[in-house]
Amino acid sequence: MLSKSSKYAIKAVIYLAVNSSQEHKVLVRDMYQEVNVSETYLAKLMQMLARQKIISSSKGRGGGFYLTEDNMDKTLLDIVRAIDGLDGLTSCVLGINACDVTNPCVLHDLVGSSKSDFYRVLDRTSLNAVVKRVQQGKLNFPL
Amino acid sequence: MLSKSSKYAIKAVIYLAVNSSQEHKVLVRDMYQEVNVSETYLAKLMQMLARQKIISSSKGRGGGFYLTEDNMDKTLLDIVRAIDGLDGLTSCVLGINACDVTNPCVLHDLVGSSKSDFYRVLDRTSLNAVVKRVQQGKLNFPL
DNA sequence: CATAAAAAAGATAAAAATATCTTTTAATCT
DNA sequence: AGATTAAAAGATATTTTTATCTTTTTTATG
Repeated sequence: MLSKSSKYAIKAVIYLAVNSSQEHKVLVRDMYQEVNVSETYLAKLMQMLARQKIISSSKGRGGGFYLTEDNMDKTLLDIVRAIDGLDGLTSCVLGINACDVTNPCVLHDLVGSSKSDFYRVLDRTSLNAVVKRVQQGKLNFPL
Repeated sequence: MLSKSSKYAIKAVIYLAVNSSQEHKVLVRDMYQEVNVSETYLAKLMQMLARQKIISSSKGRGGGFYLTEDNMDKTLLDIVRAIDGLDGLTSCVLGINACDVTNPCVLHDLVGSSKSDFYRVLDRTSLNAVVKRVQQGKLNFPL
């Protein structure tokens, strides 16, 4: 469904969404255990996200990762796209190159809608929305 | 979404569903191009499926792969399960071990339903159903 | 029975994804 | 300025997935 890397990234960004701010930056060192991944690998993922402006970072003493208000509008799909690219999201379920809306493959309408439902949920779910759910007690940590 | 192997397997089995019978067995040699995969790799996948009784095979001269009536009741999910195992299907979208119905994770109800929709479609779609669609002209080859 | 045909199985190779280690760059503080 | 802190980047290693090649076993047929 999602690559491990995407899963790590989503979890880490949710962690940031809940625990960070401009004034309170978070170090990879302080969150890799929460995400259940090695420090260095998570650092790589965070760097990718920062480069693509999904999250924010600052170097040096007092630096770390954090989310701006703009970042909080990003969606779970933005994260997945930044980590895995959009190939898996847009391509045919069966991996048929020639398959698209005008020339649908064998299973297109069978499987297509539920597939895109999944991505629609990711696309509609902003970090703000996730945080709101956390505050409502709907989501329990740990990740 | 699905591994390449699962995709190859699904395509090949659909090919069998349409083109084979007890009396008319099909060689890997005669279908690997349709599926767009190498002969030897497809052979491996077919062997896995045969071992798990998703499809039928017979060795020796006049042998090949084919589907019995029983096989035709198998679903697309049976194929995926035989090739990839059921880990990806049953586990939490975010890969959280502790996540299940009683202790749902952050995104469980958010993403869970559309995820399982996808698998529900695979689970509900038997090979018989696929063939019916082919006969109705709803599905066009090639795969 | 010998031969040919075909799946099954085993061993190996290549590619992609995941993970770690080391060095560099940038920022802050004294 | 110098020291320290932390992200960024680069290089390398491991694991998993995908793919190929070779040998073995089974079956049918002449």
